[in-house]
Amino acid sequence: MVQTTLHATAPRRGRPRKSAEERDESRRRADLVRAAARLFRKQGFDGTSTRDIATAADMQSGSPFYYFDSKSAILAAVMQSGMADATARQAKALQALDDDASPREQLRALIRQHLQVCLGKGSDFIPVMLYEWHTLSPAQRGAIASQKDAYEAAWMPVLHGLHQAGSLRADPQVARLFVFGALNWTVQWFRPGGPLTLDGLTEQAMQLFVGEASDRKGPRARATSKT
Amino acid sequence: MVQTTLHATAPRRGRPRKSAEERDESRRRADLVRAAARLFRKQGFDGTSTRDIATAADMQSGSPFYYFDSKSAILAAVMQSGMADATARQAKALQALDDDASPREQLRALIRQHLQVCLGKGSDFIPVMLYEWHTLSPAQRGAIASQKDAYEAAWMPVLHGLHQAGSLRADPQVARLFVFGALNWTVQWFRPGGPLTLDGLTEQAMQLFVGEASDRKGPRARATSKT
DNA sequence: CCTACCGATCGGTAGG
DNA sequence: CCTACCGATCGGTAGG
Repeated sequence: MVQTTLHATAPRRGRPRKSAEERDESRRRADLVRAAARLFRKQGFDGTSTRDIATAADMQSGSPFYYFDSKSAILAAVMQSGMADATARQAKALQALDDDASPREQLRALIRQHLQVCLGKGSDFIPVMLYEWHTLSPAQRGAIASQKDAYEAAWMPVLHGLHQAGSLRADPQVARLFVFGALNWTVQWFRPGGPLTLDGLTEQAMQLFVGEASDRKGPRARATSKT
Repeated sequence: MVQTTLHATAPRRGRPRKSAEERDESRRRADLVRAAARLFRKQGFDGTSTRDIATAADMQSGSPFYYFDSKSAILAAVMQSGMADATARQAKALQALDDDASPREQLRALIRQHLQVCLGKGSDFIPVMLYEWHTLSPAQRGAIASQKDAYEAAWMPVLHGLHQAGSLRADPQVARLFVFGALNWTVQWFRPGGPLTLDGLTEQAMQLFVGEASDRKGPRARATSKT
C-alpha cells in the first residue's frame, strides 16, 4: 500500500516486488514455524497450544492466525520446510562424492545424511515429521507426499546397484522401507553424547544392511572420525 | 451379593474369594482397556476423550474413573497388557522350534512373531504402544520398562550367535535397535491385503539383516507360504 | 498484528 | 457404576 502510491493504484500484474513489509512478514512466518517445531518436538502437537507458539514467537495469543489458517497448517508448514531442507542436504551429500563413487559409498552418504536430519541437530523439523505424520489430514499429507516421494526415490538407484552387486539380498523396495524404519527409529533411542557418534552409527548401519562384503581396506577405522 | 447370602455377611479375612462381583469388575476393566486401545490406535491418545472410551464400553461419561485414576492410567494399562501378551507369544514362538534350531531359525521366529504383534492383528495394544510411548510420564514408562527389557533381552543370545557365526556384522546391541526400528516402523506403512504377506515380510527382513549366507536350500521359496 | 471474546470440549469429581 | 457439574483450556474469530 505504501509502496504503490507512486504509480497510482494500478496493481502491477505478475511477480510483485518483494517489499520490506513482505520480507518482514515471511520472516515472522518463519519464526513461527521454527518456534512451533521446537515445541511440537518437545511436547507433541496436541501438547502444544497455539498460545504456546505465539508466546515463543513473541506474539499475542491470536496472532498466529494472522499467518496461518489453523494450527494444523502450522504443522504442515513445519513438515514442508523440513522436507525442503532434507532434500537439499541429500542432494549436496551425493554431489560431494567422487563421480566414480561406488553404490556402497553412496549408501553410506545417504545413511549418514538421513541420520543427521532425523536426529535433528540444528532443526526440529524432521523429528516432528516422524512423530506427527499421522496427525495431518490425508489432504495435508498429500501436499507433502511429492517431496517425500522425491526424497525416497533418490535411494532406489543406489539400492538397485547394491542388489545387482549381490551386497543387498532383499528386494530394494522393501529394503528401503526397512532401512528407513531402522534409521527413523533412532529418534526414539539415540541420544548424542553417548558412546555412539553419528559416524559410528552410520558404520553400524552399513554393516547391518550390506555387510562388509568386498572391500576390507579401511572403512571400519573411519567409524568414529569426522564428528 | 447374590453369592454370599448363604454365609451371612462375615467378611472372610485373607485372600478374598474371587466373587462374582470381582470377576465382573475385572471384566469391565478389561473391556475398557480393549475399547481404549482400539480408539487410541485409530485416533491417537489426545484425539480420544474419556467420554469416547466410556461410550465404546457402554458406560456413562464419568464411569471410567471408577476403574482408573486418570486417562493416562488407561493408556498405561493398554501398554502393560500389550507387553504381557507379546512376551507370552514370544516365548511360545521360541518353544515351538526344534531344540536344535539354528540362530537363524530362531531369528526368523522372533521377527515373524514381532511383526505379527506390531501389525496388531487381533490386538491394538502394541501399535498403541509404538505410537504413544512418548505420551507416558517417565514414571509410567518406568513401570513398563521391565517388561520391555525382558522382551528385548530374548533377542540378544540369538543376535550374539549370528554375530559369532559371521552372519551379522554389526554390533549385536546396535543391531537389535536397528532391527526393532525396521520392524516397528512397518506399522507406518504396511497394509495387509497388499502383495506382501506376513511371511513374505519376514523373509525380506531375514535377507536384509542376515543375508542368505550359508544354507541355500529352500527358504527363499517359503517366502509367500503359510499366510 | 493486538484485544477481547465465544463456544466447545475435556479431564476429573462429589455424592449418591 | 450414574448424574450433574466444575474449572480450565483451547482453537479460532471479529473488529480494529
